[in-house]
Amino acid sequence: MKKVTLNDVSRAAGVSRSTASLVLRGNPRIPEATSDRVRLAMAELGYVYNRQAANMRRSESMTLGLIVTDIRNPYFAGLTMTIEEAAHDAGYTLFVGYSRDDVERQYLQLETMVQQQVDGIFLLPATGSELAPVCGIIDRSSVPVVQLARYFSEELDYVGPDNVAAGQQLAQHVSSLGASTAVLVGGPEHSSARTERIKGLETGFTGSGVAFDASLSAATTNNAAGGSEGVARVLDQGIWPDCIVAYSDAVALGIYAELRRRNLDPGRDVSVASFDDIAMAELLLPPLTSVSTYPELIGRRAADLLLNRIRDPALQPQRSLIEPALKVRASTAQWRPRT
Amino acid sequence: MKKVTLNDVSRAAGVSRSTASLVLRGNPRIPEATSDRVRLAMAELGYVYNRQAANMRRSESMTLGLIVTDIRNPYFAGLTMTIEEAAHDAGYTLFVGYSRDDVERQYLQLETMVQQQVDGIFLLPATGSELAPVCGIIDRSSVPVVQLARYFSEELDYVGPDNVAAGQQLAQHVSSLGASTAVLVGGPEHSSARTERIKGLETGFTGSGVAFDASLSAATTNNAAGGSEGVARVLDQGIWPDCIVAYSDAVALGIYAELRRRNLDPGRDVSVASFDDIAMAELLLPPLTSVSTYPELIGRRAADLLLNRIRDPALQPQRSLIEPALKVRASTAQWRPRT
DNA sequence: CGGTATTGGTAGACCGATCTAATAGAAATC
DNA sequence: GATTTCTATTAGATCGGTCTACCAATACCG
Repeated sequence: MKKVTLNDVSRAAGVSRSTASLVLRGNPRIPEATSDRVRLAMAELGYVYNRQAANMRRSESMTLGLIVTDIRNPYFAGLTMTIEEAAHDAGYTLFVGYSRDDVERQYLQLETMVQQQVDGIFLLPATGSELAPVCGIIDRSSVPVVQLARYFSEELDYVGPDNVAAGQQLAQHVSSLGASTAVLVGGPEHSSARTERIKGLETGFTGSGVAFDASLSAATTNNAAGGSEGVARVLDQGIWPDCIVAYSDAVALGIYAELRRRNLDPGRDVSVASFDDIAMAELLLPPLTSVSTYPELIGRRAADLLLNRIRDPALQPQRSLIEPALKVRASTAQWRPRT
Repeated sequence: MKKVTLNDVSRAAGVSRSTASLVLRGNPRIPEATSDRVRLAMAELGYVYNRQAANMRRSESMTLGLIVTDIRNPYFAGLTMTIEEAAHDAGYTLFVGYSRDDVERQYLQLETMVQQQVDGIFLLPATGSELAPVCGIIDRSSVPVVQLARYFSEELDYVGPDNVAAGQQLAQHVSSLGASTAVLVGGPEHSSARTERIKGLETGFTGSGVAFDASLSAATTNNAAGGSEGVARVLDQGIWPDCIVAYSDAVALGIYAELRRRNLDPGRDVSVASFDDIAMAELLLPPLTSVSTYPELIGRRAADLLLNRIRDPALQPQRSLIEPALKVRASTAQWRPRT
């Protein structure tokens, strides 16, 4: 039951290991008669190619790493699947780690991936990454890294939605409803994505007649529990906005639930709008107005970027922003100002 | 900018490579004075451990593989995260592949993982795996495999929900509502999970007064689109059941949407019940009755099983079933027989 | 004081591929 | 017939660790 190696194959086929290796890689210098004999021996012995051994000599491992916070958020699930597909299509196998938005975990995952000699890493940084010794391990190994959806370093590539534009689009739509107050609920406090979305909302609301005060917004974890908690915190302060802007659709789900617990009807008593536009948004009741940030495009673009950088590590760090698109649905359409 | 190796470290510390290697692994035979010197050299040179190289001699790679169909289904997302956590906690790094329920893709992913020398594989088999040459690659490399949630081979470990019991629980609940007809919608036609759930429903409905005909059920992909399509197919045949049993919560989402498109009110005009009990089920309107199949338990159990088998490959193949639990919610509670 | 244990360390084979440089023999050229 | 070119193949070094076997020096023992 021992492992079959190239040596065993070559011996069985009556050639040298070098020749067997050449056959393996389809070298045209080997005539068919010989390569057929080798391939037959492989099949008969049940040979399995050992990539790790090959990697020792070649300088690439044909593996990539992906670290995201939590795929129970469908937005990150979609992003993850796109990246896996791109990696697979390019012949890479993908290591995946879920940081759960914990920098300590993220650090350990980065480190083991680097030790496994990955050729590149997709990183959706945990909040607080800028403070942690994340960079240390990255530039000690000089592995190419592309930041996804959030960023903490200007020296690394970044691909994400144009959050500022997304915020502006949402603000414009909300003000066109005739709302007079809006508040942001949810999202990790110090992430670049949240800061940018706030900035977009602020510029979008400026001069629109809608009162929007970012300091009233409630930062939370990026999931339904966060949404419930965040909206509770806002309402319990006695703030009753015309429109609640959720940090993400995952958060909006929790907002819907908490509003209902308080006998408020989202879309009638208060508008709700959000970011991401996951598939679920359309299926909710009422369907949720959301700015699509196209995780498939982000993933695809990130993969292109990383593969390019692997080919040419000297490339300048790039920032690539994906244009968002507002999807208006009933969660804002049905709402009418209270009289 | 060349890579720093143990050789470089040992030279800088004035010891042999063997000694440096012993320090790396915390061998107690090396006195502190020496190991401190070595560790200092590592830090100064920016040494990064190369696991691939180490794996060549040791017989384990400290990597595991996970192949699932699609994590946009929150049930699989939860399962995936649990397994990643277990792998991480045990010191393993995880390769992940999404088969998209395509045996061809699944086969390629299995093969590259095996070539990467994974120590074990978690496999949520794509439908049709029994027909494909999946086993070939698995037993050629004799890598331990645990099947998740579905199975196609009796010779491999399996961990999943007790689908028969789940079906029975659901059937009993539905018949207690006073419904007189029920139909199953969705799910991949030939998967073991679907067959078992049908079996559970059939035995549960037997003698209960509820007419349930498995041959009327509509098999579809396991997602919202499948649910919409499946329920449309059923209703368009002129079948109007009192209760629709969805293959999974993901499917139920599409069923809700399609019913509404037809001006039917789920939970009033027709009961809906389902399997899985994802977090979303509770947040829907109406909240969805569902049988919880505890992905966290399945993942944890599967991880224990795989790690045990890696330690002792001679173990008999195991089947481990997780006890389900019915969560009754408004999607069945409000329903009253039409008069 | 001779002999045995113990401590601290090392040389060199080894894992399974790739890759360079070389070689034997056949074919082509002069 | 001698030289060159080409084709098919191979020996052996190499990647970066681990592991076995062994050695030298000191400590311990009766």
